[in-house]
Amino acid sequence: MMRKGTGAKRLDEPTLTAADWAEAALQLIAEAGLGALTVEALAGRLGVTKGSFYWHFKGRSQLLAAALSRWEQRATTEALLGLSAVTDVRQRLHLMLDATLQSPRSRSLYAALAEAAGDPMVKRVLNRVASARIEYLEACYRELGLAPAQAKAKAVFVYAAYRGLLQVAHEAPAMLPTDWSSYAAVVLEALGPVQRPKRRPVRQR
Amino acid sequence: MMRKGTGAKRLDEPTLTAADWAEAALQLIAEAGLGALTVEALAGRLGVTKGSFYWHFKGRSQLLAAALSRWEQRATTEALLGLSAVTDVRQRLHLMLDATLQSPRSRSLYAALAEAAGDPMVKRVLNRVASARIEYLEACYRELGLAPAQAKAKAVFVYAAYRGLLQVAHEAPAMLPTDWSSYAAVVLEALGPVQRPKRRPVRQR
DNA sequence: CACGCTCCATACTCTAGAGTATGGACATGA
DNA sequence: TCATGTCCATACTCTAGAGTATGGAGCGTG
Repeated sequence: MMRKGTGAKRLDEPTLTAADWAEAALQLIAEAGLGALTVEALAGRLGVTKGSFYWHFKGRSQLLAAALSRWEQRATTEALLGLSAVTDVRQRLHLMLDATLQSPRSRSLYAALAEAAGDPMVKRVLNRVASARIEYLEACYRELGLAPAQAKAKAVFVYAAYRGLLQVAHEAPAMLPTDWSSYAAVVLEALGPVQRPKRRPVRQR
Repeated sequence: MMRKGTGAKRLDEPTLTAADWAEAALQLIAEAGLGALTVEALAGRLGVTKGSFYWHFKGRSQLLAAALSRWEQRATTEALLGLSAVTDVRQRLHLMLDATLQSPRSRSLYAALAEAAGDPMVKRVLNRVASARIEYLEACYRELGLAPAQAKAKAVFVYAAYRGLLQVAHEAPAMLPTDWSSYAAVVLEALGPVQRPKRRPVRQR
């Protein structure tokens, strides 16, 4: 039995791994959509052929599953982890909306996957990601002292606004306002005067 | 040269027309996505075969163009036409959001097309539809007395909220609030206290 | 050195679906 | 009636892309 470890086959080529394929798949999806995710196209991009692919994966769907799993991880736990560092809840929300227009890479990946929601596997992942984010927002608003129903409604509304802006940026980028300060003002006004976080979050239920 | 008119071929069969194919295409897209729009599948649904199709259309893309053209018409001019009857602008906005959750058919068509935005032709249509709607909203807010930048920003925001809710309803329907009255309250609060419409809209055309 | 394992190339097969070629049924007008 | 145009069926071709079969180059270990 051999150890793979850092074993290099051809001197310096690090030898492709399943993770490499999955990562390349995500990149290809972000650039050209799920429809462009072809085994041969991906192989060509990695400088190899199909033969290599079918050694690492059982088939195309398995690759897609691996790639989606990676993305889901980043889109939920990791993303929310970064936000947890921010103590002020309202600033947290502000950062989320900021993220809409930042990081074009992750944004385009989300958009590309939304385009591919016809695929059942993709749809399930999108469902989980959206659910996780809405629940997170809901928890934030609960922490701000909103009643359950209000927290839920506001969470959905805010996420919808976020998600919709992402969609508009993709469907009609030319319509995006040039004056972002006005937009920020509108958003802040819409988020409205929310009670400052209670010093002592109470379960008001 | 013959008149087609109401000519029936086999007694009662009304003879398919290009419009029939386009309409059936929209229906198929709404039900199963653009990926399911296959010439043979569509032919089977209409009870005929490919031979018929290629008599009416030059090819698949031409069919898609016809179908999209129909949808675009309904999604813009016709939809906005119905709203123009409502004089109160705020109520108009309310109706738009209401429409989000009504008419599951048109909603699923929008969603299905959004899924297919990878197709350049679909993308152009979505762009025009989104643009038209945002511009309409912008005009509404101008009419309410908002400054251009504010009107634009608010229009984008409202449309994003609308579009995002549509998306959430598709990606994670289970997350939609059960208590819609709370949601309506949140939305109305977010739309905020807007100046009442001027008695005399400056340029009412 | 020979052997085995890993990773990949080459060269197939197989299927779905677009598009084509052609003929046939039927209706209408002359 | 027969000629013409409409609408459709049948039977193809052609291509992209998934999946398979098999061999081979390189590196490790005995």
